[in-house]
Amino acid sequence: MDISLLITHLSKRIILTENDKSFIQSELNTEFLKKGEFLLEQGDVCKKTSFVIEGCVKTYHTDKNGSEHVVAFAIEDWWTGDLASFTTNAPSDYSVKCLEDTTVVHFSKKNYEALHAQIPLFEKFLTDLYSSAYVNAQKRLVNNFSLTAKESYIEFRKKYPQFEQRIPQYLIASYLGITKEFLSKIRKEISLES
Amino acid sequence: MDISLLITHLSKRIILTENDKSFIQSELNTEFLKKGEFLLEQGDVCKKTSFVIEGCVKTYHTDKNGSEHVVAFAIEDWWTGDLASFTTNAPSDYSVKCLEDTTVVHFSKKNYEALHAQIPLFEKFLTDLYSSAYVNAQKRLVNNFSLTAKESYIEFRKKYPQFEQRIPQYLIASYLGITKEFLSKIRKEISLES
DNA sequence: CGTCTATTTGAATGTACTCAAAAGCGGTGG
DNA sequence: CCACCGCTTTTGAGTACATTCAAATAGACG
Repeated sequence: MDISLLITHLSKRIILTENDKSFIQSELNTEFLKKGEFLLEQGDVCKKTSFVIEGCVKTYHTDKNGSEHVVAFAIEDWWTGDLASFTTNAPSDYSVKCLEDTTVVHFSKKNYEALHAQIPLFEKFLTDLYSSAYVNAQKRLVNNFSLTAKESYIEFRKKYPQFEQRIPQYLIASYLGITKEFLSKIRKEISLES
Repeated sequence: MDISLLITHLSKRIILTENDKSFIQSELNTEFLKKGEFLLEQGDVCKKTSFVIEGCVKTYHTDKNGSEHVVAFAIEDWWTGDLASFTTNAPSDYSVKCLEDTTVVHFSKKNYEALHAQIPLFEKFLTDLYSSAYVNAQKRLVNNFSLTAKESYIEFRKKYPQFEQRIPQYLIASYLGITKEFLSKIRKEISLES
């Protein structure tokens, strides 16, 4: 399997020697999943974080009323999995499901240790992953408080134009925290304006 | 200044020798701030994270309409500051202001390096800080989507009973993402029930 | 073409907000 | 000791944003 996308991704963040690169290639495993399959199911411990080589997944929480709330999408060149569960070994509050046929590279704890032993800077890479995940979550929180649904949607489109085409509307609505019906009305309103 | 609260806090998370403890004592500085003073102002780079020994602070974001949105409180035995800005050196999206006279212990980048050199496990401590900050932010996000204002308030009271007494209601409302008037109505409703 | 899923539409409703005003409350100074 | 001030909380009326439910329409796929 071609993991050059991953190598490129890592190279942008930490310095890798040729030796490092072939080590990574030999150490990591890829997996192919069909649309609808799960990378993680709510209640299970997240045993690995995954880098998406191709395809698209959603991370979502099912609440006590049975409603699903999408908290993240991931496409090519993105990470997925539940970092919280992965590091603490606590059961995950989220499921990760493929929206398309998807190929990922897995990073188990063992992989991380091996990579860390070979490439000391790898620790910093992980810290940065957390850091940006945290920043993102907090920004979404504040946005949620200060923006109307329409504004949130416009921001979302600006920030993630790639998602618009390949992710069904009702899932975008869920990600934004609004109903699919209301998103439909917002879209109509926007289309009438321009 | 007595930083035993900090030592206890750290000891619960990583193993410290007596030597480590006195190193920490000598390395770190405490600061006393009056009610109303700032630990950080939005737009500035966060140069240090701070551990609260005594007192109470709020972290908040001022949006483009000039409205304030509280994202966190911190009292004794809690951390404060903007981790994102601290690690990336980007201007902070948040201000941190004292709600009471407050004493903190500062951790500058230099302090972290020194502590890391003396106590290798310290790196893990920092990663854990991020991790829990991230987990918290994500949980709040999901709660926001699935709970009504009343439910959010009840959860808040259960989770942070200490805050109820010392933090003004209108700030709790801001933290929950609702107006002070509406929180007042919710409280009335709850008091009528029981 | 029929079926299944996704999107749109409309009416009725609910949750939370805005604005304005009143009431409560702690401190300070006369 | 009371009057006044500033700040916080409460109350009420009117409104806006978003939801629910039900039904119609549109798209995708075999």
